[in-house]
Amino acid sequence: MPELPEVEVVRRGLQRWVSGRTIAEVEVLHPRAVRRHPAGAGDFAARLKGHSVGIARRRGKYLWLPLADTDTSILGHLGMSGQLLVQPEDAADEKHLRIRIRFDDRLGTELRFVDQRTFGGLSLHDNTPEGLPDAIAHIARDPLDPAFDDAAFHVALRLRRTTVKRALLDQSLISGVGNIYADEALWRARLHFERPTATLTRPRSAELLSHVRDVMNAALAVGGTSFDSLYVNVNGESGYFDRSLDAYGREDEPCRRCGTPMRRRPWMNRSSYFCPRCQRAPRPSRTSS
DNA sequence: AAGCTCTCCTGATGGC
DNA sequence: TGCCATCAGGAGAGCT
Repeated sequence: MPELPEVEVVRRGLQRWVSGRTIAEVEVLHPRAVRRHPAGAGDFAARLKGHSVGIARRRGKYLWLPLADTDTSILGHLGMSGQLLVQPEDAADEKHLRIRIRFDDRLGTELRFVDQRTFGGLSLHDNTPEGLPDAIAHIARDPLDPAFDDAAFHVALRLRRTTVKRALLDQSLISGVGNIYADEALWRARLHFERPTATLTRPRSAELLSHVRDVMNAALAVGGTSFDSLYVNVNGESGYFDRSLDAYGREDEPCRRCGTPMRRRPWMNRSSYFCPRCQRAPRPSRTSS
């Protein structure tokens, strides 16, 4: 379940182990892993070959590698279970290996996209004038982006007719937040997930935003320590669940603030975890006259 | 037309 | 033991 901090760790690993290398060969082992590349696996492989990889970049949960001498980038999303691994060329294939990228150097390693559930994938896209793959032009800046506009975020929240957790997960409003960090930030902010965004005051939304940043930075501080090894990232096995979570997955366990048993509610085909005492449900809103 | 629901996928887990 | 249902959930298609 990679969210922004996990993807950032992967980005750093790609920058460390892949950027600057020239692609020699691409092997697509599962077509679904390149489904966002409309021209198909053959085209994807052919267009990568012979180009060197530029600076690894990220926005929210997306990351991309510009291809030198082109105005295109390899765009990646890890989905639910995706991993980008730098492995020795002679290492056995992973069970869910989907894409293999070999390089023309003698470093002896290759880049592998491994993904059990195939919600993630790689694709090649033209860059916008801003240097962003055009396929993610609709993705908002993330809260760790220095250019993220806090004031505009508050205004957007006030204009929306939705609830606060939906807004946090809306990647066109704020990117990089997934189900886990949404619950964590809401718990820290003492906000119920169904709180209407239009009722948030400016101080309240500023507080929420700072909790989102705090929880992401805390995760990054932990996850960021493992990138300086050969593998880029092993999500789920690199301490992801060792991270201390205050809300997510803690049903029936005592709230770390007040001791009240935490609750879980089915929500949008997933779950919301919250403290029924610290995070009071909003009053049912009257439908306006 | 903004907001919401559905769907894609595989493996672990639990009930009977 | 085996089989089926449930759950995990990011994001875009498609609906209202």
